[in-house]
Amino acid sequence: MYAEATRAALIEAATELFTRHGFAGTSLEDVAAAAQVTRGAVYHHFAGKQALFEAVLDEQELHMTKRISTAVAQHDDPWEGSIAAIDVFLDLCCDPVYSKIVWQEGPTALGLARWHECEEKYAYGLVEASINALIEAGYLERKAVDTTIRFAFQIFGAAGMTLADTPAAEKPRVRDECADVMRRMLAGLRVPEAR
Amino acid sequence: MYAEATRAALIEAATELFTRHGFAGTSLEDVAAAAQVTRGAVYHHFAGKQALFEAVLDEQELHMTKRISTAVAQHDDPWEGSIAAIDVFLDLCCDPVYSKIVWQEGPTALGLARWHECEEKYAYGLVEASINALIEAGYLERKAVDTTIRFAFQIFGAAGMTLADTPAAEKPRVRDECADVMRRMLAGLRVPEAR
DNA sequence: AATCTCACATACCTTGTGTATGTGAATATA
DNA sequence: TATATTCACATACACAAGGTATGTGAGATT
Repeated sequence: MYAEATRAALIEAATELFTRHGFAGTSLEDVAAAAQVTRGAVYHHFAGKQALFEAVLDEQELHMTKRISTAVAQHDDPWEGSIAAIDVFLDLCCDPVYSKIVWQEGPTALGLARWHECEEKYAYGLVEASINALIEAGYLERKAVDTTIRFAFQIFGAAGMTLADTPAAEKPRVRDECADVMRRMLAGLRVPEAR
Repeated sequence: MYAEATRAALIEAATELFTRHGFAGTSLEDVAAAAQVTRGAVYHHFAGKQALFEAVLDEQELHMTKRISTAVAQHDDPWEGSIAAIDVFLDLCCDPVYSKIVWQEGPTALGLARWHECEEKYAYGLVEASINALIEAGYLERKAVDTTIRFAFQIFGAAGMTLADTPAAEKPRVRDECADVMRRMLAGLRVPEAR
C-alpha cells in the first residue's frame, strides 16, 4: 500500500516546484515527473491542479497555525500575546517556502476569493481571535471591527510579501523592521486610556 | 486610419471583460469579439495577453495618479496632504473597475513581481514621496524607511481589496471605516513629539 | 502604374488541463 | 485454489487557449 507515500511525494514535489517556479509556471507533468509517477497519479489523488495547490497550502498553514497558537497561549495578556504572534509569524515568513506558497502564489493560484476562503480557516481566524481578545481586554475600541481585522490581516500579508522578496542576507534586518512597524501601527489603534 | 480607434476599442473591451470575468476567465477571443475584430488585431497592437492587461492597468493607474497628485498639491503640510491622498484614494477604490483591475487582477495577471514593477511607476511612487515628505517635515522618524513605505503601500492595497469585495450598498460605510483605521495606523508611526 | 506598407484576418502549432479508459497487482470471496 | 473485485495508478484522447506564421486588401508612396 504505497498510496499514502505517493500522495506525500506528490505534495512534496508540488511544494518544491510551486515555490521555485510558481503555480502558473509548473505543469502537472512536472510535478508527476518529480514524484516519479505520471499525471494519472495526480488526478487519482487530487481533483485537479487547484486542489493539489490547496493541499500544499493547507500543509503550510497548519504548521503556521500550530506554532502561533502555542506562542499566543503562553501569554495571559492579549496585548503580549499579539506581540508574540507577530514575532513568531515574522520568523516563519523568513522561510521562503511558507511565504512564497501562502502569500505570493496563493492569491494567484486560487484567485483572491477562494484564497481568502482558505485563509479564513487559518491565519484570518487567528487575527480575528486576537483582535476580538484585544477588544475584550479594553485595548481596542469595539468599532469598525471587521475592517480592523481585515487591515490587521493584510498587514501580516504585507510583512509576508515583503520578507518573501527580501534576499536572505537582509532578512534578519528587515524582519526586525517589520516587527517594529507592525507594533507601532497596532499601537496607533489603541484607545488613548490604554496607552 | 482606424488603427488608434481599434486599439482603444480593444482596451475598452478588455477593461470590461477583465473586470467582469477576471484575467484568467477572459480569452483573447472574447476580447477580440467584443471589439468586433479578430485575435489577429490583438496581436498586432499588443505583444500578448499580459501586454494587453498592462495597457489596461496603465490607463487605470494614470487616472488615479493624476487625481491623487492634484489633491496632495492642494496642501502645504505633508500630513494634511497624506490624509487628503487617503480620502481620494478610498473614493477611487469605490470604483469597481479600478479596484478590480489594479488590486485584484493585477497580481494574478502579471505575477507579484511584475505587478510590483508596474506599481513602482504609479501608486508606489506616490506613497514613497508622501512618506519621504512626512520624514522631511519631522512627522516620521528616518528609520526603516523602505519597510515603512512598503507597509504603507500595502495598507492602501488592503483598503483597495477590502472595498473591492464590499457590496455597493455598504461601500460608503466601509470606506469611512477604512479611512479611520488608516489614519490611526499612520498616527501610530508618528514620532511622539509630533503628536 | 507599380510598389510597398499598414492593419488586420486566417490558418496552424504547441502547451497544458481535464477525462475516459486500460491494466497489473493485491485483496476478498467462493 | 480459482474467480471476482477493487485499488492505484498508466495510457490515450479531447479540447481550449496562447502564440506564431502567413495571407490579403486598401491606402500611401514613388
